[in-house]
This record gives sequence, C-alpha cells and structure tokens, in this order.
Amino acid sequence: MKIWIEDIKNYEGQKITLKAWLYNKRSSGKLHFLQLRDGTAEIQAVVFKGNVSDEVFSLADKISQESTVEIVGTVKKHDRSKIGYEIDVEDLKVIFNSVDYPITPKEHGNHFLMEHRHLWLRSLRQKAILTVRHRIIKAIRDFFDNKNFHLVDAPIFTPNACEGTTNLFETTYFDDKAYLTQSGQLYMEAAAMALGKVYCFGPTFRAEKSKTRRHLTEFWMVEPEVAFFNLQDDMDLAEEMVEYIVQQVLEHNRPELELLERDISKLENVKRPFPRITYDEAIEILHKKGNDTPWGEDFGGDEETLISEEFDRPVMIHRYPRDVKAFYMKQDPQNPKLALCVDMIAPEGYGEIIGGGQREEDISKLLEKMDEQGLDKSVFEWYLDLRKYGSCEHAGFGLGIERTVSWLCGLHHVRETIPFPRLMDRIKP
RNA sequence: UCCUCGGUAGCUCAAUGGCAGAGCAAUCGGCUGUUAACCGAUAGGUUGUAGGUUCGAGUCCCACCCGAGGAGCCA
Repeated sequence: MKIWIEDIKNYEGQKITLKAWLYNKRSSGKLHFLQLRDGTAEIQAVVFKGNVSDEVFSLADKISQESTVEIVGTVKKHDRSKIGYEIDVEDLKVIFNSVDYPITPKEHGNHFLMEHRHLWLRSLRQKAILTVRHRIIKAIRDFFDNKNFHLVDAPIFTPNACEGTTNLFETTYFDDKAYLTQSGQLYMEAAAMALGKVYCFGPTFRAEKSKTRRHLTEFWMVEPEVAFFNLQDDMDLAEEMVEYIVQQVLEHNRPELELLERDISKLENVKRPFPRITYDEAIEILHKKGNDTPWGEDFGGDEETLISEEFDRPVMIHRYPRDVKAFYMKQDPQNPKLALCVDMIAPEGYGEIIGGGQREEDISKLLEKMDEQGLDKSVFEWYLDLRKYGSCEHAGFGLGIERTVSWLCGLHHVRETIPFPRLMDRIKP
C-alpha cells in the first residue's frame, strides 16, 4: 500500500518504503540527514554509515536537491522533529536525478521566483499558501452548501461588458467578437430568479493596466445572488460568510499560518458583528484623518487603508454615490444620489475584498441609468427581461479569492496567492 | 499609460572614475545528531544592449530593452 508522510504516525516501529523528493540535506561524517517531502508533509531520514552498505552511504552523500528517492527504513519517534517522527534508513534508491535545481535554500528575488513559479510551488511557504487557499475555497463551498444555495456556473465568454467602465479582454468568436467575463453577476441574477439562492465560483478577467500588489488580470471570484434580499440581508450574508471563512482557516490551518508568520491574534478578532458605516461617515473619517477626498469620489487604496485602520475587523461601507457605481445598483429610495451598495474592506490595509449590493429591479430606472452610462441596450435585452417577467427585490456580492488569501496569509502581494498568476506583464509560466 | 528606483558570477548582493569581489549553489575534501548545519579548497565574469565623454567607465552622459515599487482603475 502507498504510504504518505502525513500518515507516518500510523507506522511507528515499522519498516516502510517511502517515495519522496529531497528538498535539503545535511551531512556530518558518518551521518547524512535527508530532508524529504512528498507533498503531504515533510520528514527527516537519517542515513548512518553503520546501518547501510558503503554504496548506499556514498549514494546518500551525492543525492542532489529535488531528486526523487525511494527509501526503506524504520519509523521512529523523535522529539525534535516537527512531525514527531524520523526514519532510520536501511536502503536508498534514486528514482530520478535532479541536476542544478535553480531554487536553492537561500534567498531569491521576486523576478527569479516568478520565472520559476512551476518549481517555486514546491517550497514549504508556497505549499502553505496554497493549503490556505484550498481551505478558503472549501469553506466558501461548505458555507453556501449548508444554506442550500445552488452552485450555478457562469459563462466565461460573454458578448457584453457588465460594467462599462473596465477594460475587457477581447477575443475572436468565429466571425464575431467575444469578451472574457469580468463578472458572473448578471447571469447569477437570472439564475436567482430560477433557483432563489445561487452562487457562482470561477475565474474572471480584467484587462486593466494595473500594476499594484492587489491586481491580477485573471482572478477568482465567488458571487452569490439571492432573490427577495435587500441590502441589509446582503450585508448579513457577507458578514456571516467572511466570519465563517476566517474561523475555518483558524481551525484547520494553524501550522500554515505559523509558517507564514501570520499574526493570528488579528484574525481571531474577525467575529460578527462587523462595523457598518455609510459612505458619508467614511468621508468624515477621512477628513478627520487629513485626507481630503471630496464627496462623490470613489475610494482608492490609500483611502481604504485609512478607513480600515479605525477598526479591528472588516468594515462594511454602504450607500456610495450612485454616480460612481455600476448601472445595476439600486437607487436609494431615501436619497436619490446614493446607491444601495456595499464594499467590505479587510483590516490591516488589505483593501476591498467584497463589492456588492441590492440590484435595481425597476426597469425604468435601469433604462435611465443605462442611457446615462451610454450602454448598448441591445446586448442587455435578456437582462431586461428579468425585470419584465416577475421582477423582484434581489441582492448579491462578489468576493475576490486572491485578496482574501492575501489577507488571511498576511502576504504583501496577490501574486503568491494563486498557483500561476496572470499579471499585466506576466503570462508565463 | 505616468512617476520613482534598479540591472555586476546560476542566485542574493558589494566595488571614491583607477587590479572584477563576498555569501549561497556547483565540484573536491573534513566532521556520529544536523535543523537555511559547520570547516577547508577549487571553479565560476563580453558588469542588460547600442552609442558617447575620458589617459582610463561597472561607476559619468544619451537612447533603447528588462525588472521592482507606487499612481490611476478595480475585486
């Protein structure tokens, strides 16, 4: 039976065969300490000259970093080992040799590591990040599953821009043009009218020439959409989901967060209720802190950081000026200048992780707003049908996965949060 | 697209306009408990590219290429 390192505790005292990669090695005369990993965990294998043949001992001396090996040895308890065990080697084979592995144990620059992303993934740090990413995605799926949401897949090819302002990737579609989706939202609105509670989870694309630590051209988004929900319900859902994600990561990924040197106490604060402030109150905070953003403007990274500094957990800012938001955002009946929308800003300066709100269900207001923004109504006919045939109050939001991973792992840049990042100036490997 | 900084050994970085250097990796040797092990030795270079200034350029000037931060825009 195949034995994985993560299950090694079940084999104490037994002689086993293990296949793994050598990620580091230390030697001391008559001893070789082989640091092995198999993707599930890491363990040290000890080759003592007195326990093996001369051939095996000199082979152990020569194995190079990232070579694939097969060892036969006995599992022994060992207090100084992270996993609690090590292996006394009796036999050793090199299955595939590795020559001049480029990523050495010492430090490297960003560019070099990004060029070798396909190998960099093997490092323990990258493994920890991808493990947390996996947990976040699982938590999201479990969260919606527990609430009886339907997962509905949105298309990647779209004929139209769902928000006129951002740049889309254009591609040929037989004799026509198509765009890579920047959001599944409009399709989720249609799905919510069919299934009530829905969400999509998939890649989205933005051709913005943004060169910042928070931007990718291809990123993953979770977008729930719920019929008969208003802004209040929407904020309740967003808050509950983010709390669940953080608590799941804290429950399952302590070792990863420790390896990443994440300050866990900051994450332990992330419990409901989250503060909720209006755009007007956010502007007041900014002015008090010496930032002179005028009323009516959207917030940039600096503004988000200033506001988030005031709170020890994510903060929701709602009711932005209607003019800075997309056409489908519902107008606030209390104040026609505002939209019933919400952004959630992560603490510690990690920026906006959620954007959403209540959708405009009134077809005349929707048409008015589309005219204002100069949108081509012909591509939205199907969307307008949703308001013609049994329109209803509904709301939803989108959560950016990479920014969430970056926040929970305490990473400076989102490029490490996705296995193969796509950036404005990088499409390889 | 704009602003700022940078490009020297496989990697990370030094070098007042005056002999091209270190650590790690590689190779060879030493060490019975190492934890980015340690100690000794060897090898490794068209200083991003193309011009220019100078007795002399890695260093100064110009253009281009590439990279890193940041801005706008956004999740």
